[in-house]
Amino acid sequence: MRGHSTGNPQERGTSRGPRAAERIYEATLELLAERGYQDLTVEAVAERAGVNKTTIYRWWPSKAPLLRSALLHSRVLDVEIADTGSLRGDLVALAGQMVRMVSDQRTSVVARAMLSGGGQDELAVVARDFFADRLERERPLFARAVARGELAADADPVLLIDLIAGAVWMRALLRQLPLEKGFVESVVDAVVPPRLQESDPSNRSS
Amino acid sequence: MRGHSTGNPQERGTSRGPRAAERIYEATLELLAERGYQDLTVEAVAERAGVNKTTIYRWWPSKAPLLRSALLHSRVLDVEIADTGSLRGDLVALAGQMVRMVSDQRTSVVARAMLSGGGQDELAVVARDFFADRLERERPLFARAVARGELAADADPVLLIDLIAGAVWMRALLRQLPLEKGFVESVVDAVVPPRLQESDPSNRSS
Amino acid sequence: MRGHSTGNPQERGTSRGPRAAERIYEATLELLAERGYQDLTVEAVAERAGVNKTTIYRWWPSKAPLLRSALLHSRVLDVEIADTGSLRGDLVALAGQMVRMVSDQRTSVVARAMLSGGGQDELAVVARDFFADRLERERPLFARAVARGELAADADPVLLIDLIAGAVWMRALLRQLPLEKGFVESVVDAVVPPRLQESDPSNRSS
Amino acid sequence: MRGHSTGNPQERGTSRGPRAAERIYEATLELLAERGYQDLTVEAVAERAGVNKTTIYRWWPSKAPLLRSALLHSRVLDVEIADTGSLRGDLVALAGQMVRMVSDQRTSVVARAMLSGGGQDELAVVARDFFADRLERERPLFARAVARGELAADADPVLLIDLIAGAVWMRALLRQLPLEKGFVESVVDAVVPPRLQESDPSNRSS
DNA sequence: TGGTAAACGAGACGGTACGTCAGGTCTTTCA
DNA sequence: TGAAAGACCTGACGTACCGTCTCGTTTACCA
Repeated sequence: MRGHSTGNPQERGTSRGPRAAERIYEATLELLAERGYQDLTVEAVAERAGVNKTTIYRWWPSKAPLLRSALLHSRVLDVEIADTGSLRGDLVALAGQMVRMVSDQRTSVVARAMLSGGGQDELAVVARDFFADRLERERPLFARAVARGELAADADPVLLIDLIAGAVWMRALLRQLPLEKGFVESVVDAVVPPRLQESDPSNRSS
Repeated sequence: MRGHSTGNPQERGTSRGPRAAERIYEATLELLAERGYQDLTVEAVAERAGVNKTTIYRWWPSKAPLLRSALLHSRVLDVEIADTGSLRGDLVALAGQMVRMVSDQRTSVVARAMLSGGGQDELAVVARDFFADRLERERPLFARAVARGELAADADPVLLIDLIAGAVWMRALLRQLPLEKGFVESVVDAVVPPRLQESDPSNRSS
Repeated sequence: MRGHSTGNPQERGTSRGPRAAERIYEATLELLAERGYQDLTVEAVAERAGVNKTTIYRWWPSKAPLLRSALLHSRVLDVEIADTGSLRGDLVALAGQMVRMVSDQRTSVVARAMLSGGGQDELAVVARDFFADRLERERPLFARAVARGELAADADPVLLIDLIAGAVWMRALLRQLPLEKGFVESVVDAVVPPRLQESDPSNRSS
Repeated sequence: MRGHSTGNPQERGTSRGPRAAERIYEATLELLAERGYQDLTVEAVAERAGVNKTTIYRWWPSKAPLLRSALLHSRVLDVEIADTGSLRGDLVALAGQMVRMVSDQRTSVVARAMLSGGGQDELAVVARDFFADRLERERPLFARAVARGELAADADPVLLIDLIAGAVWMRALLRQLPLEKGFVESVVDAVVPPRLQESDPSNRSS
């Protein structure tokens, strides 16, 4: 009766990481926040986690995968898609979340980190997966909008998302301008013109 | 007096750079193209330029300013704004240029480099200045559009640019997706809806 | 047969070593031959023997005792003392054996290994025991010589052995010179001058 | 008139070693004495010398050459050949020196070190050179003995030295026996029989 | 024949040192 | 005398073995 256990795959010796994984993840994210990705070193993570350097190298080949694991494990990148009842409302909520991501100290560091290497090194995988995952969670939003008649059935959700997200990232991280109040609404309105939203109010009840 | 000669501001005996500046710039850009920004090292630049490391450090405090100089000196980032006679045409041309920048081997490396550090380190200055400079060159485009009545006088050009550029960068560098044919037009049409452009020609005269 | 007596001590159920002892010894000696003592690692021995590292550490505290066991188990260091009928002949045979030991690939590595640490570390025990054991086997040779009148009764056999062996080791391992033909005879003649051997044949019968 | 200097080749920027060479040599020999060759680490040398590890690696590829330099620079291995007026006296003095070398704490460590690796690794060069150099310094001793008629002109000095030195090293380092009083004389007498020394006293005056 | 104790395999771990690379600084040389 | 060269310190890299430990799994004796 040893091995049947409860069914939780994590439970037995799945050995999916070092024993001190938790502490290592914490240390990684702390140091990322303190120093940025470039100055994040495996050595420092090991020391802060109270773990030997070799232990980290045993499980992750370099700092990018390590950070990737830490990010996946923590939930800082988790996305929540609100359902406000209207396309505009959903998009404003979405854009607001993006703004928060590039503004909040804890997540902006991660966002900047994902830019590091510009999609070239291993961290790029994190970025790509993150955006892909996000996209999947966002699709229902558009499906709802189509169902409500707020959006043409052949509209390209990815394009809309990229326009919105791109504008946010562009301004905050590349132009390095503050994101003023009203910015979110401007962006959404530019992409989904208000007149389209209002043209058929009856759709909302359907 | 070494530089003798004409009126090129670089050439004056103002000691604005090391004697081997040219070779250093070349080496810098070559290595950037070969290795990317992260793996661009002052050490390697010095060696390829046939110059001692200290010579570089005397003139530039770190690799970011060095790259900045190299980029300014070369003309890879120069922008040309076309005048096609219509807002849509101008924007398509503009977006096409952006696509080329993130696609072409020589410039995409630079684009990725500008993302490095996510606007945190010294290279951010390059990015910020680049986008600011670009913006100034692009403003006349919008002025013309306003004059032609294709755009409301209070429209925000920065927003339009950010939407377009953001979408391009987003897709190419963060999502790491290929930019298909027609993408440029889709982007522009999403931001400046065709129906607005065509639906009411009389607007132009107003 | 060295161990005289009946039951091979190894064979009793006294659990004097791991089950895979044989393979471990082989691996040890192979690796010693390939890499020398310094670069002989427990890790490599374990791998080649197809045994877990801990199995080795369970039985031997470190690599020196391991090597010691391996050497004792193999017979590479076994000595055979010839009886040629004359002191000179016996010594020449003896010296020849020493020369072979420091020359032959398989044993010279062992000889070098015994020098490692210069009598300081645990391997020194091997060396000391080896030479002590050798000496005991050599003593009869001198007893015979004394009986034959070739050697004064109070002559010091250890000194003679050390002179001969020392010269061989000195030249081969420290001076790193080749041992030419005739070297053995020169050494023996220097220690047991021929004139003493031949000048008074009547001594033999006395 | 800066550079012409006195003619000492060491004096100018011959750059034959790091600036802190002196301290590095000291640290090396100290640590050798404290820990033995095996446990001598470049890391520790660097730390004790107050020098960075890389500085050492810049000048010496590994610890063996480093130790070699340190030994050459210090004079611990210097040999002095006495002239006592007789072959026996000279050899006794010589053997005494050897005994001192393998006995004295400061030099015995070096002697043991030279055995390390058994003439296989780079330290072997130290040993070989040391013995070769010694030999050259010892040759006059034999020349004098030949001139005095104490030694046949065709006698092999190397053999005599190897017999004496070998016996000393053998007993002290391999057999690990104490060198009792009288040992030196026994060794010399065994190699250069007293009767030969005394047979023709008149030679001495010639 | 079935229980049990020794031996074993698997593999993670903290640790020391390795030898290397690059970042910057400081000192010396030289034109 | 100021630019260049070169030596230097610092910090981190990623790797190899070390010797230890825990935890299940054989193996083999023997009861």
